[in-house]
Amino acid sequence: MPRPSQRDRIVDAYVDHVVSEGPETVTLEAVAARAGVSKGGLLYHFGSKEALLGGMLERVAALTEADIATARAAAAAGTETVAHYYLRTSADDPASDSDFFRAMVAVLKVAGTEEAAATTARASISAWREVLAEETGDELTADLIAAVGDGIYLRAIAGERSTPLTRDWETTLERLGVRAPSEQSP
Amino acid sequence: MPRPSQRDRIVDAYVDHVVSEGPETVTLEAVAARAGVSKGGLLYHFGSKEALLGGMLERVAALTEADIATARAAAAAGTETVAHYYLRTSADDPASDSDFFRAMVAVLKVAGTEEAAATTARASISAWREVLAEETGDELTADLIAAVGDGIYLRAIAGERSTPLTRDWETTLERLGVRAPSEQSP
DNA sequence: GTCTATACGCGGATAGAC
DNA sequence: GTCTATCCGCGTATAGAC
Repeated sequence: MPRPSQRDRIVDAYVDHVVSEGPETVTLEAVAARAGVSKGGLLYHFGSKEALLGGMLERVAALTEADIATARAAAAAGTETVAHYYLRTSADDPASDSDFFRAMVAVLKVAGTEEAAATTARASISAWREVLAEETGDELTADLIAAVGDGIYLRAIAGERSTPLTRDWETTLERLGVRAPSEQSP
Repeated sequence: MPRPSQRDRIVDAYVDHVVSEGPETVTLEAVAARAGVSKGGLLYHFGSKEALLGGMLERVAALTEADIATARAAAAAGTETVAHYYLRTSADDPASDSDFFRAMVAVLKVAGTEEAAATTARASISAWREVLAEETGDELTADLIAAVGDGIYLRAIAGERSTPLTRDWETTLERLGVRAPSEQSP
């Protein structure tokens, strides 16, 4: 995947619009304008609104996979646990630059309406829960960590900033019995 | 509040439609049909689509208040803690009959687009967190319990059934250090 | 209070020029 | 590959009959 193609920039604009304005106000015209092309230009790349949604879902699936791979690599290197990675990156502000977080919020906002988006969201959530369960070896702990992450996303949908719980995710993990790599025995 | 007025039945229909079909497909015609009236009939009661949304938000605010009062009463009577009440009722299936849960899911689905709905959602979330914090006396525990509830709502939006975490909410509460009233010292 | 009929604007999608 | 022009359907809202 080389640098941003026109398709990528259009998907970017779509995500941006959904996150900031909400899915109901998305029009091909608005997305096109944000991407700096005309409606016709957009429709050359994505033949329909549904195809545009598909482009975003593909991206989220890809970003999920990439993000999990990064977390696993960090865990293998002993830098930080998967749980730490998950909460740290989820704690990002919606207005920040975390591509994955933004795209995921957009997908969740659309998921209320589009079944395909709901499916992608479920897949991403499940994938993370699996990795967390694998690491902790304890289903309940994994579910709790996942729930904390879910809470962050829910608040993002509702337009709320991060809570004490997420600002202080390190304390949260301690409380749940998850230790940082440096505290673990060699 | 007497038995279902026409207004109430229209709001019911609106909530039903949003939960089952999603907010983007909501039309006055569809809601009217579901409520058993015509478009014109609906518009007599709610002068605009926005007014219809307002009706739903009022209901959620009222149900939140009532629900919290019920939980407080149960806690005062020693029947169950607020935390138990919160998780038990949140664990309900979206397809079930919990008015509050259904309405809240509808509001959250709309919250992606309508700022007013997002505000109502935040208010409801905050109110519960406050009550939980008041009971546990520990902000972190309250936040964790609230997060578990949030996770349930997020999954509801994504169309997923309840998780082990919510099926087994009693174990979850034990793990978080919240004991049932019967286990507490008199 | 509830209905039908209608005006009106907007958004998705196509055709075809450049 | 990207644009403009245009068609068409649908959804909101109003007017006014019953």
